Amino acid sequence: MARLPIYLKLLSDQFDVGTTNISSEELAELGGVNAAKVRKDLSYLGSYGTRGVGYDVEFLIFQIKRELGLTHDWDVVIVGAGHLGKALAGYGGFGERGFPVGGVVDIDPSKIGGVVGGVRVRHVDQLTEIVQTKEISIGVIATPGQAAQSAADSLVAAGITSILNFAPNIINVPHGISVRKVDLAVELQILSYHEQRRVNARRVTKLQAVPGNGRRGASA
Amino acid sequence: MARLPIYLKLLSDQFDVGTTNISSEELAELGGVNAAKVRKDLSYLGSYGTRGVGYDVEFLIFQIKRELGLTHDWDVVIVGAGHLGKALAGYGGFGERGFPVGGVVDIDPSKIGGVVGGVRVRHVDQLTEIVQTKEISIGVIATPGQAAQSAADSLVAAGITSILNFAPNIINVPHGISVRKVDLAVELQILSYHEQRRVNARRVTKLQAVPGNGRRGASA
DNA sequence: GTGTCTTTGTGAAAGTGTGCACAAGCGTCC
DNA sequence: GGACGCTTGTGCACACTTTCACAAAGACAC
Repeated sequence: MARLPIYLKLLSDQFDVGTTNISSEELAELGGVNAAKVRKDLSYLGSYGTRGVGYDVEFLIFQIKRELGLTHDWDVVIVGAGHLGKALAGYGGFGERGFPVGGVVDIDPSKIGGVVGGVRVRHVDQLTEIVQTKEISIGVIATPGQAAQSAADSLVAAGITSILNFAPNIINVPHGISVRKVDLAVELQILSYHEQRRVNARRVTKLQAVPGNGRRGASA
Repeated sequence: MARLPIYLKLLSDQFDVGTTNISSEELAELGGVNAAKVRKDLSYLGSYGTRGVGYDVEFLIFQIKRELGLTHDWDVVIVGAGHLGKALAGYGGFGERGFPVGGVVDIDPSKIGGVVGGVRVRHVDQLTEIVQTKEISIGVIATPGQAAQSAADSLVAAGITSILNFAPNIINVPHGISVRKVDLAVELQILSYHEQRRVNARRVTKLQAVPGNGRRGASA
């Protein structure tokens, strides 16, 4: 379930604040969702709530972590040591949340040997060795679009089973490999769409304000 | 519709390759989705296809761009000049896709004045001035979690109407403001969940292979 | 213990999105 | 100009998700 990480974040925050017990109603409020949905999602983990009381925050955090496989760290390997790769490796947010950068590789010899995010950049040929030595199962693609597919192929060949793809291309992988895609431009374009609707709405309002100005009653 | 940017990307790629005409079937194949869904999505823009022939690639690109508001650039302003803010500003992928970085602000005086991504970092107090001078409507939050809400408040006060939030916190904004959230850790946690299921599946298989080993028939 | 109050867990209803299947329409060939 | 083949646009059914509503169940007071 894709909402478990969100509940985990909310619960962790509450735990840090000292909350020991929380109801589905409160949790729903924090997450901006429906309380029934929260209960359905959590009941999927098992019956860990107490009727009349709510959920034990610490216990629930543990259960969600167990379900998400966050009881131990997962090393990740980043393919591509360009701007984006460096940014991701140096960002620090990965390691803090249980996903330390176990390696960075690139295909460009001029990038090999440099250090990003505390890790030395190695050649993509050494990917299999890195992956097997550190038992890595998650790979991150931070290459330009045209190199994304070959990066994916290398990762799969090295034995990776989950890929986080930042390149603006769709990659083909064998059945059984999990892929998630994050395209920053797509996110901005969706916002742009909302902005454009706002502009259009204003223009329509203006036109309607002038009596007898062409067609009327354009629906939203 | 959140799939329009994806179609746009696919169509642009096809246009670059010299394709002038494309059927919903081909487009669906490229995007890995159902052809009927493609047609339904595109029919939302209007009837721009020709029966028996398909869609004119160039014209369809224009129509999608118009719908998404991509006929002109949208400047964005980034709040937070830390690792992530620098990475985003220096990434370059924004400008290429029609979202140039129009400003970067931070609250930390030691960061003011530095140049990231070709733009000088200014104080968050100047946010309103930057936003109004450059007519910016999209803001990007690249601050640590605890500063996200105050960054959002500043952006709203400055007149921003769309926010892309990279901080791992949920922000509250007035009605009418569009917000999209990208949490890199959440993406990794979802992959981790799949990995964990893989591990569990292997364990179950192993247990089942040993005759008479405890409970049998654990369902997936 | 008994009763009351609170909150969970879940069956059923409502809503949303997806995919099939086919009529309508366009181009092409003869 | 008529028949044929191909592809769109869309009604309809199905599946999945979300929300409502309420019985079941624990906690607490007396």
